[in-house]
Amino acid sequence: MMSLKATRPRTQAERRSKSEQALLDAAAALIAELGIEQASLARIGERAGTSRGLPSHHFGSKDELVARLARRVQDHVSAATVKSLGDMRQTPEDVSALELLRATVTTYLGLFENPTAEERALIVMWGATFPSMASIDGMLEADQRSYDGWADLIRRGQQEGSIRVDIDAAAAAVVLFGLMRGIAALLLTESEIKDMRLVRTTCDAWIAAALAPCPTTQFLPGS
Amino acid sequence: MMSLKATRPRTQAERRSKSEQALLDAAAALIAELGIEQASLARIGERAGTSRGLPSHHFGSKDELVARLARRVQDHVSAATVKSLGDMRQTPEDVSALELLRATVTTYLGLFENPTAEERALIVMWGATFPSMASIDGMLEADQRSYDGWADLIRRGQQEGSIRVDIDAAAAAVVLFGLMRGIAALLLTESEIKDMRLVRTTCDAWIAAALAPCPTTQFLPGS
Amino acid sequence: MMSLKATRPRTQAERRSKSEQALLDAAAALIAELGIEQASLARIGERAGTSRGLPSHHFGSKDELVARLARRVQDHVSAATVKSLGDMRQTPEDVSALELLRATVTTYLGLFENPTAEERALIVMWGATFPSMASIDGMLEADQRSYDGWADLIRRGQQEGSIRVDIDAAAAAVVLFGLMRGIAALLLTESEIKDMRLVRTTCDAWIAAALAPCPTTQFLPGS
Amino acid sequence: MMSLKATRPRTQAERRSKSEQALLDAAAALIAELGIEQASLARIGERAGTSRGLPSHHFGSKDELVARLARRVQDHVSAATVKSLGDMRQTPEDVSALELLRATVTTYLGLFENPTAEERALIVMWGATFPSMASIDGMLEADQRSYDGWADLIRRGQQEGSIRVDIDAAAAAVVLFGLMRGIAALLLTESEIKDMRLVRTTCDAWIAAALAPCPTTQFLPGS
DNA sequence: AATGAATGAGACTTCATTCAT
DNA sequence: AATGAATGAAGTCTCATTCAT
Repeated sequence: MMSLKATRPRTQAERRSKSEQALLDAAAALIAELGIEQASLARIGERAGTSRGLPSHHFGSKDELVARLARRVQDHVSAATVKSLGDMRQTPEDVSALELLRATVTTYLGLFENPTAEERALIVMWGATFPSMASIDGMLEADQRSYDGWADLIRRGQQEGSIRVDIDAAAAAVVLFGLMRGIAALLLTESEIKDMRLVRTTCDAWIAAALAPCPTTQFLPGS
Repeated sequence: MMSLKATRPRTQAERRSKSEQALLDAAAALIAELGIEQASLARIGERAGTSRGLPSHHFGSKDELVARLARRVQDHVSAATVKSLGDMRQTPEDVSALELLRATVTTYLGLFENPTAEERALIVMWGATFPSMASIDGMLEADQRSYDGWADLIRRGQQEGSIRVDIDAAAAAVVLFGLMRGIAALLLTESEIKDMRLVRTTCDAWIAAALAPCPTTQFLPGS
Repeated sequence: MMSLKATRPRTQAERRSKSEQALLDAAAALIAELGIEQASLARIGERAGTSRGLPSHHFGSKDELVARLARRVQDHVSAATVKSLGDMRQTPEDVSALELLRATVTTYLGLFENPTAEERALIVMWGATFPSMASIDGMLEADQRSYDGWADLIRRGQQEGSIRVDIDAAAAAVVLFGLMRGIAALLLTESEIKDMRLVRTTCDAWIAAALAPCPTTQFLPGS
Repeated sequence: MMSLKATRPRTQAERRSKSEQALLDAAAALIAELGIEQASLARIGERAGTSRGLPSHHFGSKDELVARLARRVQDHVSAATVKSLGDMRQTPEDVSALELLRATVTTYLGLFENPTAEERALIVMWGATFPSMASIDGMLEADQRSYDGWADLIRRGQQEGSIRVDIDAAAAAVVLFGLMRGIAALLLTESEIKDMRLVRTTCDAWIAAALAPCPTTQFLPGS
């Protein structure tokens, strides 16, 4: 009865949107598996259940498709993190900045214990930006926003007293971001080897020890 | 038989080795710039100052060339780290495991403030291993050895008392490795933005706080 | 039946005709710029301010669109020549055939000093007929009619005495037509270089010298 | 005995040169038949008896192949004209500029009575330059050199007295060039219709009448 | 050992056309 | 009548590899 309702999209806009979602899904899956360059447009079209020429036709170019995917993936991962955070705690407002930060990192790494294709694709696309002349539209900008968010959160923690004041917020944000991305990448690369849960809790303890304002360890800057 | 060895300065073996070094140098430079796929064999041969056909002829296939480069790059970076460590301290034996560990991380990150082509190439090749079906011969093995080395060092520190005992050495090794690689990658990606020296010292302090056996923060593993 | 004709200012036929004009205008402009093959139907539809699918829908095929444009362009250029002639002289009947011929050539070349898109398109389409297996419906037929017109005019001049009798009318028509088209093409190709007005008057003098019945040079057919 | 001598090219340079000639020959033939755009690289490779990928590989791009062909064709046509001139007359030095000019035009048009593929291709490539945004490397430059040559020759004739002095050499060169190219194009386009020999002699007479210094026809510049 | 010419598969892209709306 | 989404063929170009020199 109701089961036939969604069989066919009715309007042109629906058709277009449906194709686009299918193409981006297929692209995420193939990029996660094979990397950007091996994920050819023909393969993407095939896996999406459309023609081999549609990806080019729809997005205009592979670069544009990849950029669109990068944005969507960043958004989805952000949203997934926020959602998981929400599931875990009551409201994010009544916790300290440090707790929020730790919970976010833990949640983020949790995503990578059983990553979706999009989450894998995010890391793969990050890896594709390492060559000095490579660039993926939308990746760096989103990362930069992440930095800024982390740095702001750290400063808030320093003001409210939950984070020690003798660290530079910007530098700490870089360290934190590198830590998250680096561990996420390792989890993907050799997932069969590691006890991911233990890695996650270790990482959490690490951050707590490094950022908490306990007046203990004295710094010995290297060199 | 061996008596002829020194008569001619250039034996076939020497010429071969010389070509090989030039080819690997060129490959490292091009991979650092363009990534593995865009670094074509013809371009590598040209940049090496040899012929366009030599890379194929010498290594048999591109995969083999890349694998050889992966091994050489891992060796060189390890050696560079050890050498820098040696320049810094007297002997590595008389320091605590924690100090050695911290110094190694600091030294490693120091390499990436002004990275050579090989150091960039190492990170680029790491990024190329993120797709689930990708693999580069020699990369994972070397990384695994690094893990084991870090884990051993941490255990040694736990035995001698320089590292807290309530952490899992294997998990901590993963966290440490992810931190190093992740930050190194970030430094390459957006080098112009960051105060790298500050990132490095922040990272060092972070490790000290996390591993030192000071009787401080109680852990709250997330979730 | 016909009584409804004037009630609505826009009948279907009118709308159809209006679209058609817009499409042909856009096609002329794009063909003048890019050539026939690079002027894609989608671009034509867009530039016409309609949809990308309309050209196909309206004309059925690209060949048909081009053929329709060819005919329209030939007609428009002929009409423009006649109109300019009319502006210049009183009536075409009271002048000698030679004068009419010279005036026509001069007028024709005058069009190409500031050519419209259609005039450029005419030359471009002429150029597209040079490959031995190429053909554009409507081009050759129209050109043939031009020949015949020139030849008739020349014969008329020979009868009335304004054109020398020792030339073959058909051959002279070919020479005349080649001269006009060739010079028009050169004017388009490198318009910035030449003093077009001087070319035009030189050409006129040339024709006068060649066709006038002055009892002068003995011909030495080459070879 | 001698028949086996030329079976196989021996050196790499010979192989390369032989391939290049075959490719350019095939390109000329296909461009003459189908036009530049329809003469695909794959077809050119096939007709040349090589692989379909060789044209791209050898010349780097289609534009470069076309440019190389343009230069070769211009050179060959110039050489063929000079050679035919030499066959016809004793030496070009002892003739007047007007005679040389007339003989050259006649010779040039003679080529197009039974044109080779290259000669057809030259006209086809000329036609391909008509769109305002089109350009073929090497075409315009060569044409410009032709202009200059004609203009110089005309000036020489004016000095020596074989060409009337009341014409502008540069403008006359344009008219002459347009005449030659335009008639050549018409001969190709509708070869079956015309008596080419008659066209050629008519054209020659025309030039003689227009350029000879006989004090006859008075000019009536139009308008 | 080394060169570089040649191959052929595969990538991206463009486009006329078809089809559902 | 008109739109524009989708298809599939064809085009150019790149590249690892093979082969003759």
